Amino acid sequence: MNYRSIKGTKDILPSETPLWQYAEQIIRDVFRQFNYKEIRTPVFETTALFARSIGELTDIVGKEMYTFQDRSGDSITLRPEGTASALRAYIQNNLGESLPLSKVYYIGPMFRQERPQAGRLRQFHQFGAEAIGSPTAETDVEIIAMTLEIYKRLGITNYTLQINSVGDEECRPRYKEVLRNELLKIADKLSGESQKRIEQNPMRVLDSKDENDKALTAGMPLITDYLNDECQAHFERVKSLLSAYSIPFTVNGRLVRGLDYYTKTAFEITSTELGSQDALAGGGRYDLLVKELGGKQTPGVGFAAGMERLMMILEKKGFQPPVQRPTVFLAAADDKARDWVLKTTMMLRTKGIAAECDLLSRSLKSQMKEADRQQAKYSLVVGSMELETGSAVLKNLTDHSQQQIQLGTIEQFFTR
RNA sequence: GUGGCCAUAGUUCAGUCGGUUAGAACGCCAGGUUGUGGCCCUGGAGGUCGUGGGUUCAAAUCCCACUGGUCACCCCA
Repeated sequence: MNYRSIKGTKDILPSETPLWQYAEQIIRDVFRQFNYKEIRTPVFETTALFARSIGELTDIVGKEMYTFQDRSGDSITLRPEGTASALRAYIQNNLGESLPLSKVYYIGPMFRQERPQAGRLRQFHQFGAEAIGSPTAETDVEIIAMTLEIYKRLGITNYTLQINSVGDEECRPRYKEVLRNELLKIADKLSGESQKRIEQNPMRVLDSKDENDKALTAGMPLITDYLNDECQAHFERVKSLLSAYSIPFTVNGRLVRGLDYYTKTAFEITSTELGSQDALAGGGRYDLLVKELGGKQTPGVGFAAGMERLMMILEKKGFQPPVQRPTVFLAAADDKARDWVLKTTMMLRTKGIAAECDLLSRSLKSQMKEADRQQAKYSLVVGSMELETGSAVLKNLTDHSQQQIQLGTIEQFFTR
């Protein structure tokens, strides 16, 4: 019997974690500098939370969630995204009562049962942020600028920012009606998928990648032509702020996100470095969601980004993260010195020095090879002779220089 | 959920028209005159050829099913 990780899940191995940790550090740095604080929520929630927020008719809720009954019969779902949980926590803990604007971020695993593919796993990792309590376009742009800053710091430049406004509860229904009527005229020529969407979610038809659909809908009215004054003003403000901050973007009037809760601003960042799963990050405003989930009417805006897709680009670029290496490797030249080496290695560690020694009773040559493989900065060879004289040769494994040091002062050498 | 391609040492891959003890490189282990790594040299360990069935005197090789991987559709991070 051989056990394997579940289809679509992956081990992140010791050889890969340095790159993850490096990226995570930069992500956290940027969040901190933009003054977003981390929130950690459970990875599972009651199923209704996701159904209500993401939308019953979305693909995510309809066919991708890991939903099961626990032993007491409650319907539980592994979170497919982070916003719903963050807002649930915001409401449950009354975060809005003590602060007018809550700026939070998260980073962790998400779960969707899709067919695995390049850049698409069943357990994957997202980082994202939410600014809950602000209706302003300035906040939208802060979220977008922060997202881009992360990629910029990681040396990623090959991306495109697309933005759109999907309107609000007043102007979107009006537009949907107009679009639906237009689509019905050519319904029989559209792809099957698109035909199904005309009634439930006509805007998604415009986002279809089917070439025939694209051609048929080429001249259709866009949401951006039907925005009411408020949404229009908000959208204009977002665009002018982006320009003011020298952030390049393209307006895509057909951009619709796969989650139903967005209002006004929606955006997506894609990269040509990825395969067909080219979305690096996406987000937008959700002014109705907090109320929808049982809180007070509270506007908000946020984004989510995929860790694995970020990793794919960093790996492709051949980015080398700093590796974890011992400061010193203590080698025992003979069996009489092994006890001293073990004891001293332990002592150095308790003083905050990364020290390593051989645990496999290996030959001196093997120990030196190990020191080299571990990329230790120094090696110290100690045998009976050194124990007697109280001094040994400390070798710098990078520049190959050597020096004689007193065994009693070894700790000071590394702590000064 | 649908389709294409793929599955041989730890890893990346060879393996002829089906033919006898399945190879290479890298990695790993041990040595290279009795106490110093990286390069080099020598030797060694390591594979029920994804699983199950079928065809055949004979299957890593041909056929089928299953499982897994991968890429695309779809969807999205």
